Amino acid sequence: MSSVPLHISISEKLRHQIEAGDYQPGEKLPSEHQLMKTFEVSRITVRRAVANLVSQGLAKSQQGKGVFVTPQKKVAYSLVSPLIFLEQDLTRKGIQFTFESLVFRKLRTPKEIQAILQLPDKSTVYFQKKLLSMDGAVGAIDESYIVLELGQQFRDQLKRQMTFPTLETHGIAVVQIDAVIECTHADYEMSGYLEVPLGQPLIVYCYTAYTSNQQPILYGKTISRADRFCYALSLQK
Amino acid sequence: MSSVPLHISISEKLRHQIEAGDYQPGEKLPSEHQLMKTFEVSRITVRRAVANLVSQGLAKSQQGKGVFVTPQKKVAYSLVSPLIFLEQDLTRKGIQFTFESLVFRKLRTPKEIQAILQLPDKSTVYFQKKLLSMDGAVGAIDESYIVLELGQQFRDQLKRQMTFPTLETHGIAVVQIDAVIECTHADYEMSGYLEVPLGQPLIVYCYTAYTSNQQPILYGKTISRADRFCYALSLQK
DNA sequence: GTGCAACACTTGTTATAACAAGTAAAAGTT
DNA sequence: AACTTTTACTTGTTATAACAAGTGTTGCAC
Repeated sequence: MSSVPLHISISEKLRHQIEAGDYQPGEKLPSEHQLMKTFEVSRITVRRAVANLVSQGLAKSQQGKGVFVTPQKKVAYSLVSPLIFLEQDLTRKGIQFTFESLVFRKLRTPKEIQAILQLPDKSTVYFQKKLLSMDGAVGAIDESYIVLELGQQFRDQLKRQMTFPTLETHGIAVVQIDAVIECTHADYEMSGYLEVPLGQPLIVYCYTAYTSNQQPILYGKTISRADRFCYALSLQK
Repeated sequence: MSSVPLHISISEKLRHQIEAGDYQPGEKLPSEHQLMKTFEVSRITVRRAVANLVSQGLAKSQQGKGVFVTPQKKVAYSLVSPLIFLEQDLTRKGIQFTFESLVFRKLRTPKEIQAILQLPDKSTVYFQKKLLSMDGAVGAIDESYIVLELGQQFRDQLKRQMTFPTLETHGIAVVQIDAVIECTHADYEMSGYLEVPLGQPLIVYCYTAYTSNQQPILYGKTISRADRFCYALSLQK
């Protein structure tokens, strides 16, 4: 008499089979109907078990097709001094990087951004939102605020290039980046953009970039699919 | 005629109410029965909506009591050069840090650890597993492998202290740490240890520590609740 | 008053059922 | 052969139902 719920014992069984390689990455799991027969439980229990796998990132379901084992390969984004930028880092790793500019517009500086970029109350900034893809697959969203002057000046280029390379090619030196790495859940909007189920973990790289005289010029967040991304760093005494 | 499922529209409504402060952190949400009446849907739909909130880390349910809004406050662990260690960093922030030693034993070096610690095939290492708590609440699990010599030498102290401070007080200088920060899902075991629902995001700090002559002496993972932890760093040109 | 039993209320698990909607292959039509 | 329709199979949504299990309160017995 185990007190473990049926849906857990079933999803654990399936998890072990997946980890043992009985079901290869990309392979289709048995259909709900088949699982119902195999484990002699109702559909609701089977669905709960599959939902457990999905919430653990082990499988992904597609309506009309089936449930498929998710391939697990992560790209590490290197955070090193001296700074290398996302695009270059990925290119060096042989990963094709593309992006689509979703939003690029001027707006009144939001309260929390005012403090970070040290801007006055009635100032304006440029806001940009980009959808980043690696090897053709959607991987991350980048949302950033750049000070008015720079946004204005490099407007056209910022829509076609990533922010850091644009600044660099124009001699705007970024000498320091303060960053926080944290983890959130995909809300309904993000799950749409990044093609993941609701609640799936996302890894957030939250950065503030400074020029030579400790002047903040850029604040942003790169929100990546945690199943495709991680951050590598090296610290010295 | 919206094509958005009922459970999504309900959980989104509740989410907005939570974010607007209609339900304060720690406060109890209406019971399933009340929500059924309010939204005029069946229990299964209400439960699905609540499950959406839980999977987004916005609420936590307790059998027999109700569903409660999760308080959102994160502790940032600073990764800076020169190195500061977890314990000191938290103490400085006024957070009480305690841990419980779950495992401390010698074992044959696993294949993947051999490569990292540059140890031969038939070597042994010390393995330790600790449950870390911050202000009395469970927050993280630390699993690490330390080279035989050091594990043996500081055996008693390692059970009572964290690893890095122990090494430091004995003059073992850690001059470099290579780290990867990634995000995973809580499996059934981890969800038990860390008191989170299955599939909840966990943030993993995976480190290799080196002494002066590029000699690796320690490899480990700190697996933290992503709702309570994040990592802060600063990069310079 | 103290302690225990009963009850009401909460979420958790599981079953059965019906229909919606997406996918793909088979069958029929041009 | 090429196109369209049908059909079968898949997962997605939602309802109703019953019981299990945890929590807290109320009320009764002592």
